[in-house]
Amino acid sequence: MILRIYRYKNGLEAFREFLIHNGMRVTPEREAILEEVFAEHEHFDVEGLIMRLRQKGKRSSRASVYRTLALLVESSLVQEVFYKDGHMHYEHIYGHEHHCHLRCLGCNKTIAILDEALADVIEGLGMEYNFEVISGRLEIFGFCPNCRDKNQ
Amino acid sequence: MILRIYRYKNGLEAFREFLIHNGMRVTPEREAILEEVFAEHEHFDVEGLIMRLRQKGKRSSRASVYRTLALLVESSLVQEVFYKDGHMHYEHIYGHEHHCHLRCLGCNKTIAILDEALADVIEGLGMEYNFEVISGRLEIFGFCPNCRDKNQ
DNA sequence: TTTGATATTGAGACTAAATATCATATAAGG
DNA sequence: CCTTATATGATATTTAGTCTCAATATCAAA
Ligand SMILES: [Mn+2]
Ligand SMILES: [Mn+2]
Ligand SMILES: [Zn+2]
Ligand SMILES: [Zn+2]
Repeated sequence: MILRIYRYKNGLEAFREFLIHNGMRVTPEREAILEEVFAEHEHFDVEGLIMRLRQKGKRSSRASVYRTLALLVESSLVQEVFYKDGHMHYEHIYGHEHHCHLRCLGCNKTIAILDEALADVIEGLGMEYNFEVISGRLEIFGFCPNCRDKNQ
Repeated sequence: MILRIYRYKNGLEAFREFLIHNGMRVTPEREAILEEVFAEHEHFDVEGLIMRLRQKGKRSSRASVYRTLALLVESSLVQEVFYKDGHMHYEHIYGHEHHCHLRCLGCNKTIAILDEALADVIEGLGMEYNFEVISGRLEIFGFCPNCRDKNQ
């Protein structure tokens, strides 16, 4: 079962509601992980998340990080962004606009872009197919100005 | 190094050019894998690809399938679509329009959609950021009409 | 506040996707 | 043809992610 998130003011409240609504318990481990996930505003992976939790002395085992991250994805507070270097990368999305990633196939640089037109397309497709849209992600692959020149 | 694919008539020719241009060899294994990848017009994963190659008596080891698939992704004939059930899923994209996937968070059903407006957004962002666009993918997550009703 | 049913945690075992290794085979240019 | 650098395939290895289960903590109901 999944929470409609747009009623809540912040991620912690939304997550609490999601847990309770689904008969799960609010634990310090889950709250610590959530907090750390929302403290990081860039893409992150599980190893990095675990490191940051350790550094800050927050408790939670590797297993709990994986388990909680799955809940955060299920509740649409977090989304998988891309799979790279043998593991998944994530970002928190609660309260953020749909946005787009431009990735260079040459140098692997990634730019995040907010685009009005993209939001419209997503909304339009949601309407057309009668979907209740929770999140969307667009990835564009190509060559950045630099790599484009090198490649002549 | 990456090939500009739009000059070529078909995937096989484009792949040959990519290989030769990068000092690699055209082998029956690589051609068999390419052929099978382009014979499948739905999303596929590595296990399925290996099975279909075996069934058709085409040679190529598991290792070669992984290695060749990496080359096909590098040459932008194929793209990673999503990571699910513990492994990556792919689709061939050479000669196809940019398209969109609508995925239901309730029942996991995925619909592929061609959308004019999406192509425009991708092209527009390419122009704006001076990117040479090779491919793009949009994934929209939400609830399909069915699951939307069930969720009240 | 205490209790008890039940969900959660954590350490480590386990699984399987993906990669690395390396001896053998083969493409392709001379 | 040869030659040689590249590719293949069998299999060992790595490691992201999951599973297990005893110990612990939550939380609702006494
Ligand atoms: Mn943020
Ligand atoms: Mn096709
Ligand atoms: Zn670049
Ligand atoms: Zn559905």
